[in-house]
Formats: sequence, structure tokens, C-alpha cells
Amino acid sequence: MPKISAQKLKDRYDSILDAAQQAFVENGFEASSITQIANAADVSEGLIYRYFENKHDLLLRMLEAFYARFVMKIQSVVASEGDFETRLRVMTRAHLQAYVEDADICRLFIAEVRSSNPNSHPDTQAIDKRYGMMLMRFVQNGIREGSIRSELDPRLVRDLFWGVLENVARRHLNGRMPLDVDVMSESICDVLLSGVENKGVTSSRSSAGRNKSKRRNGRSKA
Amino acid sequence: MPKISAQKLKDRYDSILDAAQQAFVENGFEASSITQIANAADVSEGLIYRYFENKHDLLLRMLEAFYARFVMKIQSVVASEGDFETRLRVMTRAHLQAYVEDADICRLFIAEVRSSNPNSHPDTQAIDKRYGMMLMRFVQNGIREGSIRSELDPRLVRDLFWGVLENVARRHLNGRMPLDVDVMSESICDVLLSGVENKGVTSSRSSAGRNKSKRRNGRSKA
DNA sequence: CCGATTAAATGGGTTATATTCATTGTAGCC
DNA sequence: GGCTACAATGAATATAACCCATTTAATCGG
Repeated sequence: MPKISAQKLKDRYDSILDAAQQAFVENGFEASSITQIANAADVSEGLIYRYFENKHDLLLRMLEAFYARFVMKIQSVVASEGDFETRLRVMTRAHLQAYVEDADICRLFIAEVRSSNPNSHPDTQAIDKRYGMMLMRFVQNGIREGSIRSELDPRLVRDLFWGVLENVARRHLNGRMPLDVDVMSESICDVLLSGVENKGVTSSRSSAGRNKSKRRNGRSKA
Repeated sequence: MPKISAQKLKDRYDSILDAAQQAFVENGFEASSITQIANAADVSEGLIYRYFENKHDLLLRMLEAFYARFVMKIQSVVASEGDFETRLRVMTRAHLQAYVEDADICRLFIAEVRSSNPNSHPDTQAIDKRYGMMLMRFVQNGIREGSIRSELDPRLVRDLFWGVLENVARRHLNGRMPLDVDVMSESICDVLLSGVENKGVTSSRSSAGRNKSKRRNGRSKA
């Protein structure tokens, strides 16, 4: 056969990837078979192994493509004007929105990225790392602009943002509650910025403002 | 063959579960074979299917057992004396500690619980739910005691706690950074309680205290 | 103590599916 | 037009979960 044009190769590649994505999203990774994907993509089973290393590699490439789109979306939105708080609110909304729109892929994405241990699957780790770096830059900008307390470890702040976003999204995806993206993202930003502590004197107890000074700086240790 | 004593049955069950846990932890779920587990447990392959529905069920039972221990640990520690803040610090430390001690099982746990979609695997969801309920009670106590702002949605607060714990733990497990549990848990509690916002007038910008009143109550909508 | 009963345990057989590879087809080039 | 290099095929292979007919042995009634 021929040394086919680059375009044709790309098309074949894409059609296999598309078929795989649809299969994985509909039936999950395990329940999707190479045969089924091959049929859907109108190629032989063997050909898949010319374009992809194996079934799992097929999943990874699919997730990478999804992730690239995801990051692009978030970044374009974060690059917008406005102070840190505005950008935080916009980003949070976009982030949740993406989860809601592509719930099924997100599940696959999270499962894959979270499960792999670092020794195997460096590709997976790389996806995760890029994601984290984007958030990290975001936080660092916030610190630079003076919107985030500069004594905080930016990595911790990033994990805080990251964690609450993923958790809120996941709960709404796995539960059956519909997620009002606008309302929820606003609440998230509020609590991220202000913390949960009750600074008023509402309490029956006096725990609220207790040893604040000690906490803010001191390593009291336990 | 005999109707064996309940004790003997329990022992067999446990020995299979132990072998499975070791295999899964060392090689991961996929890479562990029933044959290998059967050999390690000194039983025939077929017998495993008398005690467990299938390989995946074996994983679930193993994770349930792990999770039961985990919750017990946390609960015993949270039940301790002290105000909300103290309990929060103690719980956070215990939580991180557990992650560090059983890193490999935690990875399996997270992967399994996070990946499954709600339609399949109700057992998995149940594990997750109990976990969430424990945290939820914790938060509600904090609100009742007046330590957490009562206008916050407790579910959101729970997701905040949950998310940052998991994310911090995961990053340290997957990266190679050692995690200083005491130091990190203190930082986490600080930021959870106080939020990230810079309330001082350090900033070159005026973003810090800008529309605070609007934020605290109003649905400004977007 | 014995043999009948019944459930535990075995392990070879079955099935399902990812992966391979010897073979076939064909696009581009001389 | 034939040559060649590579795309493409799909039957064959390998592996591993899972099934089931058969075997083994605890328990108990006599």
C-alpha cells in the first residue's frame, strides 16, 4: 500500500479517536472493546495498533485532547481583564461549566489521573502537572497583585482552589442534584476569599476569635 | 464437604482478602491476577468465587475494610474534647497522617470512589457517602457552636475541607515530596478558617476590600 | 464408630477480549 | 506498467476472569 498523505493519516487517527471517545464515554473504558471501536471507526482491529500503542494509550490520547480543549477554554477566560477577584469568579464559573458540560469525560479524566501511581504512566502525570501549573500561575498572580495574603504557601492555596472545585463538581455529577453553576461558583469564591471562620461574636461559645494571633504566624506545633 | 465453623469461614475470607490487598497494593488492580491471589492465599481459584462475587467485588470489600478502619481512627480523634478549632486541627492531622501511612491503599480508594459513575457500583457510592456524612456532621457542629459562619452552605464547607485534604495528600503522594503532617495540617487549618483574601492595605491595587458587602450577601449574578 | 448428608474446595474447561503477525492491497514513483 | 514501501486486514494467539462437574471431608443421627 501507499505512503498515504499526512492528511489521510490524520483523518484515520482522528476517526479512531472519535470512535474511542464515544465508546468510552458511553460505556466506560472496561466495557468498551477494541472490536467495537474498530467497527465504529470503520477500520480493522489491527489498524488501531498501528496508530495507538494499546487500548489504554487510546484512552490517554483521548483525555489529552479533551484536556487541551479544557485548558484552552479556561485560559482564554482567565486572560480577561479585571482584578484578581473578578478573574477568580470568571475562572471558577468556567471550570464548573466545563465539568457540567462534559461530565462523562471528566469522570474518565479524574479516574485516570487520580488513580495512576507516579511510577507508571508518566503521561498521565504530565497532564495533571500542566493543569496544576495553570492554577499555580493564577494563584501567584493573585499574590503579586496583593489580593492573596502573601504569607500563604501558594501551593496550598492552589490545592485549596483545585480541591473545592473538583469536589463540588464531583458531588453534583455523581449525585443527581442539578448544579446551578452561577450560584455555586459565587459561593465558592466567597468562601475561598473569606474563609469559614465566624469573626463575629454570634457564638454561645467564645471559640471564634480565640487565639487568632497565635494562629496567624506562630508555629504552635502539637 | 463439611458445614465448616463460622470461624473457619471467616479465616478463609480474611486470608483471601489479605492476599488480595497485598496484591492490589503492590501491583495495582489490573496487574493482579486471581491466580496470583489464590496462590498467595493458599486456596484454589474457584474458591475465591464462593467468597466474593468477582475480582472487582474483591477490591471493593478490601476498600470497605480499609475505610472502616480509617473512619474509626478519625472519629475517635474527632470525638476528643475541645472547641471546634481544636477538633479541626486534630482531625486534619489525623486525616493526613492516614493518607501518608497507607498511601497505596488510598490511591486505590480514591481511584475507585472517584471513577465510578453513580449508576453502576452503588456500594462504592455508599462508601463515599458515609465518608461525606462524617465530614458533614463535623461541619454542622462547627456551625452550631458558632465557629463557622452560619450563612455558609454546610455542604460547600464540607467540600472545601474534603477537597483540600485530598488534594494536598494526593500531591504529596504522587510527587516525591515528603509531607510534614504537622506543619501542613496547621497551614491547611489556618487557610480554611481565615480564607485567602488579603484584608490589609498592602496591595498596590484596591481589589482587596472592594465590594465586600455585595459579596457577603448579595446574589449579584453574572 | 459408621455412613449419610451436605456444603467446601478443587482445577481443568470455557469464554471473552486485547494484541500480534503473516498476508494482502494499493498509492505513488521511475 | 511494474516496483516498492507501507497501510490495512483479520484470523490466530495469549491471557485471564469466571464456571461447573467432580471430589473431599466435617458434622451428625443412629
